[in-house]
Order: sequence, then C-alpha cells, then structure tokens
Amino acid sequence: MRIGELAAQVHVNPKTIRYYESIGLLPEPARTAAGHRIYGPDDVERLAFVRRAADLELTLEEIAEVLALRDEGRPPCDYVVSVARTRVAELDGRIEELRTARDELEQLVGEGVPDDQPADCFCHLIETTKATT
Amino acid sequence: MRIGELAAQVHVNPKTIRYYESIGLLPEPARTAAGHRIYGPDDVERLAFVRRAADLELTLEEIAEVLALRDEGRPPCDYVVSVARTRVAELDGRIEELRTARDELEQLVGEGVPDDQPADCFCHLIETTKATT
DNA sequence: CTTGTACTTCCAGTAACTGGAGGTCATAGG
DNA sequence: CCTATGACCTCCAGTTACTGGAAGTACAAG
Repeated sequence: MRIGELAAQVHVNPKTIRYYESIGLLPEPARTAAGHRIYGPDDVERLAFVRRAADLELTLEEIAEVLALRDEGRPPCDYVVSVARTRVAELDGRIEELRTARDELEQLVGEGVPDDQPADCFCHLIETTKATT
Repeated sequence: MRIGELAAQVHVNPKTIRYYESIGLLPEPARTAAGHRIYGPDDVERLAFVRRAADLELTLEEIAEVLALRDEGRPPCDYVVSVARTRVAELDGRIEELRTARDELEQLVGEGVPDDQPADCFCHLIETTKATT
C-alpha cells in the first residue's frame, strides 16, 4: 500500500507519517520505481502502536526508545513501566491545574458581565479570581 | 526597579518578561542610561495580570487582546466571557483525554512486568491497552 | 491529451518559552 | 585602581509534534 492508504487505515495524516519517518520512529520504507513509499501490514501495526502510545501521552522520544528496544529484541516493558510511573504523576499535576482553571473559568462565565464595568480594571472577571495565586 | 526585581516579585523568569515585551504583551519600558529596563508598580500589576490569565489557560494572544481592549479604555469583559466559554469546553475535552491516559497508565503500572515477556511484541503492557482506540 | 488526484521534497510556522554566546554595567573587596 | 562577580543587554537557536504551502512528478480515467 502507499502512504495515503496507510494513513487512512490508522487515521493519521500522511504528513505525520513522513514526519515520524524523518525522526526515525518509522523505518525508511521501500519505494516504487517512481519514488513513492510502499508499506506492508507490519507498518500498519507499528504505526498503530505509535498512535496508541501517543494517546497514552508518551512522548515521541519515549516511543522511539520503546521501539528501539524492541527492534534490538529486548522487551521494553521495564522501560515502559518506569515511564508510565512518572507520567502518571505528571498527569495528576497537569489534570489538577486544568481542573482548577476550568472551574474558575466556569464560575467566571456564570457570573456574567456586570452592568457597571469599571473602565480602569484589567478585567473584573479575572481580577476577582486572584485566589489562583 | 529593574527586570530582575520585577521578575522576582511576580515569580517569572526575566527572559519571559523580555519575551512578553517582544510580542507586545508588555509595553517597551523606559531605560537607564546604560540601556537597562526600568519598571514601576503598574508593570508589576500588568505582568501579574498576564500570569493570572495564563494560569486560567488563556493563550498569550487572547491575553494580548484583553489588554489591548483595556488599553483602548474598552472593558474586555464580554470578550473574556466568550473566551472562557469556549475554553471550558476545550478543557473538559482535554481533561477527559488526560484522565483516560492516566488511568490506563496506572493500571499498566499496577500489572507490573510479566515474567514471560514475549520478545516479539511491541510491548505487552501497551498492546493490551488497545481499548483506547 | 487533459484533468485530477496522490505522491515527492523542502521550507517555514505554530506556542510559549528557555538556553547559550558574547558583550556591557555596577559594585564591593583588596 | 584593579578585579571579580553578578545582573543586565542583544541575538540566535532549539524545544514538541506536527501542519501548511510551494513547486514539481506520477498515474489513472475519460
């Protein structure tokens, strides 16, 4: 198959596939005489794995490391577990930040725009949210 | 005060202050004879506002718009409310993504590394998480 | 033969900074 | 007076994970 079909099967932009290749995540595929990339079922697997791992918020660098380990025949599971551990902690922090921001924004929307907006404030709505600090 | 003190007061990197200036978020400050930037209390206010808004997950472009409205003497509250509305929806989506990833990663950590890691898998841990798709 | 689509490469831009190089200024100590 | 920090200056480049566009080639249908 060519890049368009691979892209369609894994629901990925063809540009993204070339990008993944450029950073070494995907191997350089064979080419047709005209220079078009050709892929096989293994490439679908590999790309789908990359996407699953990316959905789990692994960075492309981490995914590259996982693939490199596997390509050497070494199971990457120890590495994956260690990454997962730190990522869970990071995500907990980030989720908390987003939740806080989300709730404050919602409250701010709920209040609506006051009838008397002081012209000299940055913004009544945000200024009264100083609690964030 | 000079940039270092402003930075310290608002808990911001001096580099960030110069960056904000470069994109027009902060006005060009007065300079000493030697070319060092000098700031006053208003600058502390403005920078603190920027940080509060950034903590609320407004983009710097949106914050710039808020400040531009205010600088024209027009209350930015209508704009802020409209941004807040869309941001809440976006954050809900992003938080859900992160929560899903976080839970799957934690589950994966809890399982630990199996004794018999098949050498031909990308990674048992991630492969069994296909449910994400 | 033309039209349209998919493919190719390469360059540039995104968001919000941060790091480093290389140089200047201010001040305190010896 | 000399020097050694430290804070400041500017400019360039890199980060992450793509995406858009330009300019050109390939291929299939009509």
